[in-house]
Amino acid sequence: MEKLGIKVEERKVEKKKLPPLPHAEKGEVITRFPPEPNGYLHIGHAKAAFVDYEYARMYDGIFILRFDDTNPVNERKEFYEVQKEDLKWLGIEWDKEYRTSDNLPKHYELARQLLEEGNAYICTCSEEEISRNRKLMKECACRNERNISWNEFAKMEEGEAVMRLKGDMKSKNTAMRDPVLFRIIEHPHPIHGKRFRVWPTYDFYGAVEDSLSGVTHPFRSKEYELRDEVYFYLLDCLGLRKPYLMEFSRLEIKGMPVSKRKIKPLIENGKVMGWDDPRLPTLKGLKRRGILPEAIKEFVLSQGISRAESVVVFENLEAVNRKMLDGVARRYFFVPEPVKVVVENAEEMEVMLKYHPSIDMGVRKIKVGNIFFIPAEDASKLKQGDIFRLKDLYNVKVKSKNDEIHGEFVGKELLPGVEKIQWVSHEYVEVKVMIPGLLYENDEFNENSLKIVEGYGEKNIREVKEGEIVQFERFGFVRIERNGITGIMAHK
RNA sequence: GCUCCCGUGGUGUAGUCCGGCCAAUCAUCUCGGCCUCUCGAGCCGAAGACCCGGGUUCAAAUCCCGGCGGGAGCACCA
Repeated sequence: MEKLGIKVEERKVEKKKLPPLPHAEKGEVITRFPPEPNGYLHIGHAKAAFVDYEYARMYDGIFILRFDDTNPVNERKEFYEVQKEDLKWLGIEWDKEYRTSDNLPKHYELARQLLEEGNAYICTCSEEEISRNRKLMKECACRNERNISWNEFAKMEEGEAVMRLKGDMKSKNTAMRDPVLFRIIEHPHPIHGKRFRVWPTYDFYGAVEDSLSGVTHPFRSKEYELRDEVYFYLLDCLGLRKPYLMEFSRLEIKGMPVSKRKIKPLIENGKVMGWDDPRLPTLKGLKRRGILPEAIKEFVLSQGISRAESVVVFENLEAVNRKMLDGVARRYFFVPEPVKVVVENAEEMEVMLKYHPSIDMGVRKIKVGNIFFIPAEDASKLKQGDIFRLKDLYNVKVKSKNDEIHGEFVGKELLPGVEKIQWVSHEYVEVKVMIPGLLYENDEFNENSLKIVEGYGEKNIREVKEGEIVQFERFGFVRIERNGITGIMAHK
């Protein structure tokens, strides 16, 4: 027993967990995911949303979905719904939902307070002047001499004035040099129409909303780091509660653009098919490619919440996805670049093949005669006299080979060391498979990132539901679209 | 340029706050072997890391200083 050196160990597959949250008590944690309703969600949003969601669940807390819709020129009505659908697809459920724009009256109230208490001022300098003075660390006359009230400000024209925090123009942190808190935007809002024209900036509503909504642990990505000081200073001025702010690095994937800023031009220039292009890390794109929401969850949470920036390879997501898919995907035969095989002494029959090698998912029927097709790649390796096996069927000996292969039936029993090749019979359907690759190779746009493989699939592929993910044996996992005519390869 | 953040195997990550239990976790990748009528999955095993240099300490991945490298910000966008 022991001398065989066999150790019997309990192997617990512990679910990957996020590290404990600092200053967190069970039942007391409130988190929030605050997208701007201006586009489709991508895997970077998924990371933020899952971190927020998971921590709320881990501590029996509350998870809020908040739409940061305070720039009317950016927001579009459809995206409120689209983003919610994306979140639902991920399996994320939120306890509360609201729009930041609904709280503008409260924001105005706080703005007046800041003004009255001398913590902010209306500035009529031009954008260039503001920028210049920040560089020179110089205070302007608006801050010290003039004294425009909120009411006057509210009547001014777009671009004429902004409300600024009295920070510290001498601060080493440029974000503290009197950041703009409110500006006038003359543009209808998708929800409120023309009701408001003075809109808060991120520095203002981000801090204020987190505080007022009771959020205890707000997360944001690292590029906001320098604004932390503004965040806390502002809340101090307003006498509001300060949440425990945390930042993590943005998710980066090698060869894939993970940001709206980079994805949008690709779509506009026709470099990709749209927001749901399977080469894109948008949730719509990943879904179309056959990536499961659970896989996205495991993957993004495995990235953790550290500030260390890193570039992950997509294969890591594929690995997670593949393992999840393996147990649920039905198997079919697909023959890329088919080569005809004519088999002598072939029996005409109907065979039953299992949908899954080890899990009982039932069987499918295939009619076979003496005509088959096998992949060109496998055919090219065959020589006259070789024996190969039509997988799950029988063995064939190559009698002659040119454009097609002529062979003969040489038995049903499994022979050791014989190649098993997937095949289709004379009853096949034409199938195209899109194979998404990386959009960038060594920082260069890859014009050939989408390959298309044409081939024959077994007729049963027609029965596959739109959107189902199956495995084409010895080929890869493929999500089926358009009644079996097209597939999109997720990965091997 | 200035300011801030970051630096653990090929890749990602845990550990860093509160130095010792870290001769460093987990996953992926790679390489062997087993299993299997898939090139998938599963199982077993191997290889592989604390950016560099000083300092503090009985003891440093962990604290301090310097260097190097990477990233971000310097918007009336978030």
